[in-house]
Amino acid sequence: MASRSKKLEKYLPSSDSFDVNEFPFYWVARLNARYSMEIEKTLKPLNMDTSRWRVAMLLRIHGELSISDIAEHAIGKLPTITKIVYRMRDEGLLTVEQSETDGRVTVVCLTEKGAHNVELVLEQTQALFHKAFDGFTEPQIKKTTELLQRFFNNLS
Amino acid sequence: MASRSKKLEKYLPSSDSFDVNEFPFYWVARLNARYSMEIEKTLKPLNMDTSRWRVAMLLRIHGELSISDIAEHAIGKLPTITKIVYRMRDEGLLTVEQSETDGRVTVVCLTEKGAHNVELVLEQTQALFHKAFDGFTEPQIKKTTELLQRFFNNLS
DNA sequence: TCAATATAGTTGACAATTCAAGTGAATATT
DNA sequence: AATATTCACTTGAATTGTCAACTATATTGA
Repeated sequence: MASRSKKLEKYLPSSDSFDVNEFPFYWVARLNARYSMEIEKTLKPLNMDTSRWRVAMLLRIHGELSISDIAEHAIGKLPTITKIVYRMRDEGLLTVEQSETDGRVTVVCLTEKGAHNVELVLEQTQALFHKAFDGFTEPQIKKTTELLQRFFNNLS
Repeated sequence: MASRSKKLEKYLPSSDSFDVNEFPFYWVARLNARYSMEIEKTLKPLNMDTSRWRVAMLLRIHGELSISDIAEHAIGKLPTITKIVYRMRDEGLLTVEQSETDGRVTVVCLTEKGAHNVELVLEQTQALFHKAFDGFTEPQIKKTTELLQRFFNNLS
C-alpha cells in the first residue's frame, strides 16, 4: 500500500474512515445548489432561471456562440441546451441563425432585450456577490479557482 | 472606493474587467456538472442516477434521516426530495415511515437491497475518485474543502 | 467523385423537477 | 381549552431535462 493512501483514505467514499464533511465534491454540490437557489431569487421576478441565466451570461461574455459552445461552457447536454436556447428565442431574449461558414452550426446571440435583461440581473445580484466574497482575499479566490480547475481537469 | 475593490473587481460579474475563467462559481458549476456526468456513467447500469445516489449515500452515512434532513444535506427542494424518496421506496431501495415522536416527520432508511446497491456503486466508482484526487496532497484537499465551506457559509 | 463517416443540431416520448396549493400534526397564544 | 400559527411534508399541474432516434451538413478516403 502506498503511504499516501493512509492520509487520503478518508476522502474515498468507500473507505471506513470516510467523512462527508471533508469530501470536496459534497461541498461542490452543496455550494452549487445554494448559489443557484440564491441567484434564482433575483432571477425569478425577471422571468429567468439558472439555465437561462447561464446561457445569457455566456453570450454576454463571448458575443456569440454555437449551441455546442454553450453546452461546453455550461457542461450541459446538447438536447438540453438546444431547448433552452429555443425557449429563450421564443421569449425574445436571443437570436438563432445558421452559420454562414458551416451549415451545421447554429449561431446564438443576445437580443437587445436579452442584453438589457442581463444588465438588470447584474445590478440586482451585486449585493449577493459581495456577500459571497466577503472575507476573501484576492489570493484566496485565485487559489479556489485553481483548485477547482485541477479537479475539473482530473475528471476530463 | 475601498482599496480592496481594485483587485477584487474582476470577480464581480458586473465589472468591466470580469473574467469568467477566474470566477469561482463558474468552476463550481462546471466541476459539479462534470462530476455528476462522470458518476452517472457508473450509476446508470445499476438503475441509479445522481439524485438517488445522493440520497442513498446520505442514508448510508447517517443511518436514518427525515425528508427535511435529506433536503438540507443535499440542498434540494422539499417536493423534489419527497418524490425521489417515494420513487426509491417503490424501487425497494428504502423504507419510509412516520416518526413515533413527531407525527409530522417522515423517517427514511435504506433497505438491505438499497445498502447493497450503494456498496456496488462504491466499488465501481473507486477508480473515478482516485482519478479525481490524482496529484492532490492531503493539505490541498483540506484547503479546497475549507474554501468551499467558507463560500457556502457566506451564502447562508 | 462518391460512398462512408463524422459533426452539429433537432425532435418526440418519457422522466424528473418545481411551483402553488393543499393536509395534518405540533406549538404558541390568548 | 380553544384558536392561531408554524412545521413537515404531500400532491397535481406545469415546466424542464434527458434519452434515443433522426436530419442535414461537412469531411475523409478509396
